[in-house]
Amino acid sequence: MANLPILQFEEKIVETVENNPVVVIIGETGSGKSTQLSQILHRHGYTKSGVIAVTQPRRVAAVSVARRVAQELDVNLGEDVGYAIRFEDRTSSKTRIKYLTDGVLLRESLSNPMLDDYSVIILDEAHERSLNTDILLGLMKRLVRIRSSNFKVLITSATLDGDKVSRFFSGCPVLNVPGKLYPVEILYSKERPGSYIESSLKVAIDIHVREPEGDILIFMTGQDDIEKLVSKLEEKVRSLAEGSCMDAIIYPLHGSLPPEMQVRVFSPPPPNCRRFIVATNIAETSLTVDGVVYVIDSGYVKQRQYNPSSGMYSLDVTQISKVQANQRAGRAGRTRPGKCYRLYPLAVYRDDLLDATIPEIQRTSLAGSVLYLKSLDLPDIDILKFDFLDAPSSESLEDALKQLYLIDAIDENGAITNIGRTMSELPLEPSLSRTLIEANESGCLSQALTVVAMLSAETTLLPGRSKPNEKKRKRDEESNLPDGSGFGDHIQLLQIFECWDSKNYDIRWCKENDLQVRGMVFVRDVRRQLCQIMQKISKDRLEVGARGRKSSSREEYRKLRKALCVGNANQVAERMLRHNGFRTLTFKPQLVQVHPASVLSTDQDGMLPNYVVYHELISTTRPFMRNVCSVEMSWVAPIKRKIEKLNVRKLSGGPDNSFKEPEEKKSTELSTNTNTAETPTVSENVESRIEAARERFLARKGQK
DNA sequence: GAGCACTGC
Repeated sequence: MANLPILQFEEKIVETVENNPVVVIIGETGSGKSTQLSQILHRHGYTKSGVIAVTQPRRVAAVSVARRVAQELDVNLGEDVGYAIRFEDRTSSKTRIKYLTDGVLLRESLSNPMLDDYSVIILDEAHERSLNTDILLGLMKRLVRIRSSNFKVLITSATLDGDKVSRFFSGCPVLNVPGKLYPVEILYSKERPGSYIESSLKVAIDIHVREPEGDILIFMTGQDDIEKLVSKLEEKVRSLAEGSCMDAIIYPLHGSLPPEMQVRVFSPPPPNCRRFIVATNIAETSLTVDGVVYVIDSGYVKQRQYNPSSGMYSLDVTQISKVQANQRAGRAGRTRPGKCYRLYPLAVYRDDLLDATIPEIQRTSLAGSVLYLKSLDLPDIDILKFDFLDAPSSESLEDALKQLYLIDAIDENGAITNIGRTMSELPLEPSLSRTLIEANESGCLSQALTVVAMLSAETTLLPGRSKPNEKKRKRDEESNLPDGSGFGDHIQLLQIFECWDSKNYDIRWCKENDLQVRGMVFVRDVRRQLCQIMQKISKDRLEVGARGRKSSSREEYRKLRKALCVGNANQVAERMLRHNGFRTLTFKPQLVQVHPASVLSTDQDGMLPNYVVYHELISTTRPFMRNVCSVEMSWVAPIKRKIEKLNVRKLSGGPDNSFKEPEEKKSTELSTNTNTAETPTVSENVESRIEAARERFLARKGQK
């Protein structure tokens, strides 16, 4: 600890913080910023007037850093130093330094918008630009303006982005704190490989044969490529003459791997053995593997992207940014000098890669965030002109308003409704919180709580993809799991949880049925949390227990499906005449299909129901609706009427300050804020940047 | 007949 680079800057940091409300700290890996900044300010009296909060984008980081700081200060965790993450608050009235996820701080800010318990707020890892961090950045900008001058904000950022953050905070100072990384030699390919699997294979084997000991970390885009490369590596390593080089052991590493497989990379390798770790992005920030000396960087990443005009997500392989490339390279220099092999030329790095990754706020549906901001009731802030470091497109904001209107969270003028206020209390996507409120009214809250909790954990429930034939066998014959009684996936999720409940939450039952234990336990935790919040919101005592009940009846399924229809009024589709394709009703009508993994069944004529609601639209090989529930025409009719009436301009605050028609705005110049004119331009720039990068990528793909 | 990168309240 004593030789952490940041400590040499202690005086400088304190002096700068003393004289400025906001300071940007550029701290490279190993600088000790996460553990030391809070302690430095603590030593200089900043905890006398309040608590120092340090936000982290990830739960594990919040916990482990807090634990470390408690150790260094020799105090009990949860007393002077504590942490708060979802489901777990380890702080007390004694706590002076508090680590928390950015999501938790946003929740706190709902009940205490001034955040006046805190004398200092440190947004750590802000360069990762998580959705929550971006919203916090905007809120902080406002807070430093309206809170007294002894409130301090520190933001840690990456080298390439520091000036931008500083400009955002009216030119606040930027401090550079060097890291403690060893030098990493960067080696570029002469050209882009035709296949980066083959190219990675060749480079990895070359390293293994020629270079001194040290583990190799290879960045790939997804599970498929990882599995292919792992088996090729195994084959190649076996074929090397025995004794010609050291032993090798090869690990895949990605998110859908069960936890016990993930932690294998943390146990030390056998002696005289080189490890190959073939990983997704998970090894870029979330997991740090010790012993890595060589990094192979394909230059690509798989990214989820939202299209606000179609309401559809897609998962695309895209080029990484310079920040990401540098982060990947840094993974080679943690224990001693290393090497990073970039499978692309220097010119590509220099000219093609964006400086920073497109922030999440420009890649995701904003319904939840817009509702959150509306519920804060900031008197001085118009949501559509909210000051973001990178503004989302006006199209994306309009999409959010449209969705919120259809589920009654805002009225036709864009003002938040009582329903919307209640919704914002719930830590859920808007369509799910709307479903809960409706279910509470119609007497199926217990069932809705279960479905909503299952949906929030859905991706972690099923284990990694099994072999195709094995899967088929399981699905068709062997699976003892309920089938949704024909109504679709939501009902199936309900039935699965009710089954587990009737087995007294026996973990063996999960294993027998191929359900991830961790996922199911998470569902239980979410459900419990949601119950508590609903109890608090509702004046009456609620019937919410899942235990000790018989499984739900058909009448209850019907009530639940109706509640789901109200909650998913922004996600309804109508079946086409004479075939089983559907047309979406909320967005530009598009032809979509029920995802093949759905359990929704057809009638005796082989036809699917006329109307469905879906949880998500995802475009893979084709556009699909994932998690589908059959609904009735009479429930959809009022939604259709509402869609027809919809006036987006009115939703965005009336024609006077609509950003869609700048001419109209000029005539009402008093209400025109300089921001309005700029916002669409800024986002268009970003969009055209994405578009250009995409075209370049596609062109290259076509070439090979 | 398809497949899911990674987080978080």
